[in-house]
Amino acid sequence: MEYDFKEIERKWQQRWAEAGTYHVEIDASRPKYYVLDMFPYPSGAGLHVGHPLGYIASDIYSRYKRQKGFNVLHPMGYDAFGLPAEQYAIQTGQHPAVTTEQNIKRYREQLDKIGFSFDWDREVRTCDPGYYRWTQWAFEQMYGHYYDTAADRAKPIAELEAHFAQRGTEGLHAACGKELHFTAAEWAAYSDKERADVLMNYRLAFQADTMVNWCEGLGTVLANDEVKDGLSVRGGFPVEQKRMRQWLLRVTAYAERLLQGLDGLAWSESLKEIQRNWIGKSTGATMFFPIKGFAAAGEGAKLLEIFTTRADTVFGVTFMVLAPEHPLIGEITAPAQREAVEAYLAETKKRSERERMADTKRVSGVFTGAYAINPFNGVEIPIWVSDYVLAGYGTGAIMAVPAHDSRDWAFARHFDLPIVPIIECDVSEGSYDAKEGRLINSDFLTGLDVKEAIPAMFAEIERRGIGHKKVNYRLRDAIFSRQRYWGEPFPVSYTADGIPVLLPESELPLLLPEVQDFTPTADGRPPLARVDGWGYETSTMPGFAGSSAYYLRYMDPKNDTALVSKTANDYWRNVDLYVGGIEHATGHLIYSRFWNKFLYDLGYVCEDEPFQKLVNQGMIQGRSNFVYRIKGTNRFVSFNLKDQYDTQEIHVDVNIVKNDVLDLDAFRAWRPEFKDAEFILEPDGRYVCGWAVEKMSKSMYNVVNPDFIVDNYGADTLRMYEMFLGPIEQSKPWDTNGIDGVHKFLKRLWRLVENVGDTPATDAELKVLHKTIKKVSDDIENFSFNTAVSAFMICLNELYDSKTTARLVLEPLVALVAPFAPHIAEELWHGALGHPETESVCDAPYPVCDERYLTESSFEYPVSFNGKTRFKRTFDLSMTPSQITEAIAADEQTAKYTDGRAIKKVIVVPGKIINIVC
RNA sequence: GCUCCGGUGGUGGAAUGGUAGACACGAAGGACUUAAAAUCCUUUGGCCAUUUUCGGCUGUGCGGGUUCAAGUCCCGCCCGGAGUACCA
Repeated sequence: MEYDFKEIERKWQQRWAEAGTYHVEIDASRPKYYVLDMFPYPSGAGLHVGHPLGYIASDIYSRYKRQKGFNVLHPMGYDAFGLPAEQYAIQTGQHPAVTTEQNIKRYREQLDKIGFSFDWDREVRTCDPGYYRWTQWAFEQMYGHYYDTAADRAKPIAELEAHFAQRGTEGLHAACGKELHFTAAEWAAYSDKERADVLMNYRLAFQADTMVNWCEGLGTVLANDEVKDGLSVRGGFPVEQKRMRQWLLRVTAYAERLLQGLDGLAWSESLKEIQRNWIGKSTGATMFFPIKGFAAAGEGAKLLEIFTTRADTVFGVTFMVLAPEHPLIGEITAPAQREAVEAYLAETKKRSERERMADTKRVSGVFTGAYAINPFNGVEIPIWVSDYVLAGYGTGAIMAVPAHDSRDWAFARHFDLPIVPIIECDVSEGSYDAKEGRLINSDFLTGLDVKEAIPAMFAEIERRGIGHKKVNYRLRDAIFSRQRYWGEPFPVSYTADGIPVLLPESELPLLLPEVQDFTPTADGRPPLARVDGWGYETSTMPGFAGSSAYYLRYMDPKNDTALVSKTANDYWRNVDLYVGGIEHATGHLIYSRFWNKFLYDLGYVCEDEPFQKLVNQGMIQGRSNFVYRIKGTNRFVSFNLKDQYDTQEIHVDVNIVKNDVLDLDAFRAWRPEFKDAEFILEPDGRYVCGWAVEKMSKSMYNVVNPDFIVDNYGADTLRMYEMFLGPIEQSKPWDTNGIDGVHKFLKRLWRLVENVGDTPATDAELKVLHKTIKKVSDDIENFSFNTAVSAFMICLNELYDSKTTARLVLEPLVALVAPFAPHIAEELWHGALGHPETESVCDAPYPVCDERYLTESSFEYPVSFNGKTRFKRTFDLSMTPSQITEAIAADEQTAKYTDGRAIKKVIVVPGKIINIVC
């Protein structure tokens, strides 16, 4: 019987669905394992062949773990709120809910064809009210909590109020927007509005006036990770800075824990590094510089506060720089400089964020006419204003040390300011930024190494009371409002004077109302403002809201009294393996960790980190094919002959090209203008196409649909081929050439197992089998699926040669291959191998490697002289190195190859190699 | 600019410091077939031998180094990709 993949795959996909083969429940008798894929945003374009790559890898791992005896949770769902559906709605008038539903249906059909072991009973959709109820709930919890920096966890806002009532801000340890100081008496005297404003400064979900990334093209605010190069990630529209009142999440309160938590995670170093950089911890000191002409202490005192990580360089400070937005500028600017400063401020205001980013090398600035006084030596230091200092980081002011900071150096050079080195070095061509060397001209620090000087200086600053040690993070609070329709509504209304009022938890979810028009209102308010009688917040939550806790919901997806029950959470705990793209490094993967830690603080989840191990699958690029048209004609010349003509390169649909050879008839039928195409062929009569690696996109005609592969080769071939393509983490072009090799493997496997009998297995066959078990198991554990597939091929080549029919060999082989090619394995398991229908191969015990077959009794050693292989000899493995040495010395070949030179040394690595040094 | 990751045949890619190029594609030749498909066999890094294919040289971006032995480790370059962007 032939390998009829179509029939086999149809049959088993249907039976798995009917039998609920992949349904999982809590089972205390077995250890759990949670394998999660990043759920997709269901776009209108459907899946291309690159999308399932990670899903296939995780599915193989899930099936492997299941066969190993784990109770595996492997769910799937949809990240269904988002901008594209809404943009589409604006263009076509189709409601996002309708297109989203259609897209999900299409996704599901495509996914189902690939034979995944998802438990679809646990499907979640972020746009489902039963789901977003818990997104809104979490928001309300964040609103109701603040972060206690002493206890290092979130606490109810009521505790904060109690503290204020008792002691004001005295002895307070709380993460906040700005430092506030008031007494208990003052608190008692505050109005409701004033108290609400004070509390807002501490809530973990809070409102604030903040500079936001405003995207006019999308009509909404975007988070930092949704903006790249000054353009929106979705749509590529320009983004500008604008001051707006927004909801935010106080992610910064968790900065240190987000950073520390990385250490214990089995994530790739590069991913951790991206998160570390994004959090951007820097340890330094804030220091106060007196300003000439202003009091340094007492009533009306003016001090310039700066942040620096290089306090040791304070004797090299030759000027100070303020950000153009710095509040002190107006007060300290000397009358003579006022005009110039104002002109500069006006000019920088005009320059957009994009322009500032575009020419970071341009040096600009203006002198204020004011001077700061170096608290260590009393030297007067001119204060400048420049846009290379950012208002949003540190204190918006720096002490400039041009000798040891490249930006300060460039500034000093441009404005001809002095450059004073305090470490022995040459600063004529550039600054010396390295944190090493011995200090000079630095008073009490002179002679110290930089590494000693930094802590010494911190101590001195604190001793003199002119500043203190301080840790700064680059991480910003996450802006949580979007001026859009297709997202979770905020369950918040406002009193007449603007105090937020939460919808009681019992009344959640607050349903997203229907609208007809998805565009902003004429006065620029979000679409929800169009809804009559909508008494709630009109912005909606961002995309990351719904994806921040979905992994918890899968544990208990139908629970309508809690996000996840304690029982379910105690059993499933957190995600053991998370597979997805690295593009979420600074978005979803930060927000989820924050969200989880918050819920952990409140006792709703039992693990501090959501994703224990994380694998980033690479992106699959397109491999485009080209034909070469002779300019101005309808004649096409083959690749190797194209240089003889004046040609034009045209993308051709990769689906009508096989192994770079064009299907001429298919080409003529492809598009009407090629109906009468003529071809200049290679001498062997073929038309060869050129190729290039590009992004997979419709316009390049290089999109390969997984359905097409499944129809022509089967899901098992697709699964194995995607794995065979290369290391999972690596980005690589899709190339359908080569798929025949994997398909051939499955056909041979079919033919071999079909003839299974109860014949005995030879030692050689068992050896091959057990080596393969070992190799494949190790490879799966290491996520090296490409080499695992190779191991299968090597194994089959050998078994095929020996025409094995032994059940003892073939049955374990089928169980071993089942995670990769579940359909064929299932069919063989029941058909040729005769297992009853009730025993799915999914639960076949994973084959155990018998170590006895792995050991060798003898080994063919290559014998080398001075590193070059000269001959091979077989030695007994039980021989000791010295016995081997003796044997070699006695060998007549040895004499021949040494040319009479004496043997100095014989190096024997058991099982590997022998090298003779002459 | 900084950080990280890479650079191996015509192609995708294998190689705990130990016979580089596994496995697969493609290509060439052959068997079977009326023919095609399918299947199977042989060859396939380069150069040079070939008076018996079971031999020689060379070879993992470039230049050095460590080692009996380097694709692998160290130093310095070159090239490509990703992240980040005035973060003090």
